[in-house]
Amino acid sequence: MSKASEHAYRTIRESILSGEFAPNSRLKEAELVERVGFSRTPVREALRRLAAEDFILLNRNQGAQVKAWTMDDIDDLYQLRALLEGYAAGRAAEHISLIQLDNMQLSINKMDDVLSCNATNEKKVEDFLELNQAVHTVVWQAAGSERLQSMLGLLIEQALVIKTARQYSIERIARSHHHHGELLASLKARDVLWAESIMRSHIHAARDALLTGD
Amino acid sequence: MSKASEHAYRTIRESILSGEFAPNSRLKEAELVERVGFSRTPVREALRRLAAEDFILLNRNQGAQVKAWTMDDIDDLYQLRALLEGYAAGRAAEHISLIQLDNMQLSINKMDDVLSCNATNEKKVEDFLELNQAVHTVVWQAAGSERLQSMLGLLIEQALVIKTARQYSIERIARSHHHHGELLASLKARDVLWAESIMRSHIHAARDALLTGD
DNA sequence: CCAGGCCAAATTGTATACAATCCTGGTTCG
DNA sequence: CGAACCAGGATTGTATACAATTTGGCCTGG
Repeated sequence: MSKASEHAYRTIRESILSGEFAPNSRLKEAELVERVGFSRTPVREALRRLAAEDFILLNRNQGAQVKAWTMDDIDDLYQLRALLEGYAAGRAAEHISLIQLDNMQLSINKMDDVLSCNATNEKKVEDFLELNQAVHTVVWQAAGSERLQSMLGLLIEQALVIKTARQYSIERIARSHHHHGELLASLKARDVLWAESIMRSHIHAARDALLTGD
Repeated sequence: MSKASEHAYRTIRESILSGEFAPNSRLKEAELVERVGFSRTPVREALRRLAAEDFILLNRNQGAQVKAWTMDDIDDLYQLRALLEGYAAGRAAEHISLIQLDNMQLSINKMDDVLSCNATNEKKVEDFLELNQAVHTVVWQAAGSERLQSMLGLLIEQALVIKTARQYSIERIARSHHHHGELLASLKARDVLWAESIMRSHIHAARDALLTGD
């Protein structure tokens, strides 16, 4: 995607994720043009992409509307994520390289550091989530399926909509952190079923955290 | 999607599916404009959508290129489809309505008719595939997940790329037809694991048919 | 007072003009 | 002779003008 379109996409997406554009609110092209600073063409392109990624709803001749998520949607999203990430972990157990295992070990070590350091909780959560994503990315790549990877990418992006609404507690994160060590162990052991199971547990735990309220 | 964009999308998509646009061939906007009869704007919109659906590859400032599929891609596609359709069938077993069960029964009966009638094999295959899609659609809807449904929709669309390259044998189709009856039985019995298993078998059989050559 | 229709303003869809980028072929310099 | 390089033509990216559609309110007739 080219400069203007990319910028428009990021800008609008951020505004949605930050909650600045409320769910169900209508997005008018003219307003967005003003906000992103480029003309309607790239703005429209960005809108089409956001619609394809399920951030907004497009009605013919009636513009765009920020998608509103229900609890059922979120539940659904996490169940699908559990299914796909579990599958990815299973495949990763078969294909993961030693280098990738090392990278994962590294990220997990850093997570330990983050949890035991004395930064603010907010900072800790932020750092942790980034490392968490790194671990998951390694699994996706090791699974060796472009298609699976892009599907998971979409699901994660959509999950971000919730992130801003709900703050994560560092305690809950620390509690689920042992999954990472076990995931690494299962992958090292090349144990497909173990890897699949632990990953599914990991996602279901995250889902529970969201739905029951940390 | 509006008139011009929709038409452009369909036209280009058909040209790709029919093989008229060969894999890896470059699509120039000027040519497409001539072919679809609208201006560049809707053509470009169609291209973006086709890229999102993985029919083409877009490189910044370098136009579009028809995606070339390898055997590995197809294998991958069917494995993901088996996973997701299996999951869908399991959920359908929990949620399917009596009306939906009736509809499925109806489609399956029609399939029996098609197989035992004396039309040309080509016509039979065509009719059968349509009914087959109807059965799967019922399952998707009964699964009750918009997201799952749209994901499966994308996978099926992508699988169509192969359909033109390979002709289906009516014998192979007839052989796998018993899956449908069993699927219906599992759904009537509300047996989640059974429904999931038979659906996965069904997809894996289709995959085998493609990969080993009818 | 309300239903329905109709006009005007707002908004989105499409066409086209212009700008930026990339590719190709020939040319020059080491 | 080969590699870097520099037009200029081709192609895509962006801006804007114009067309089609929708929206909302006003008016009219029942």
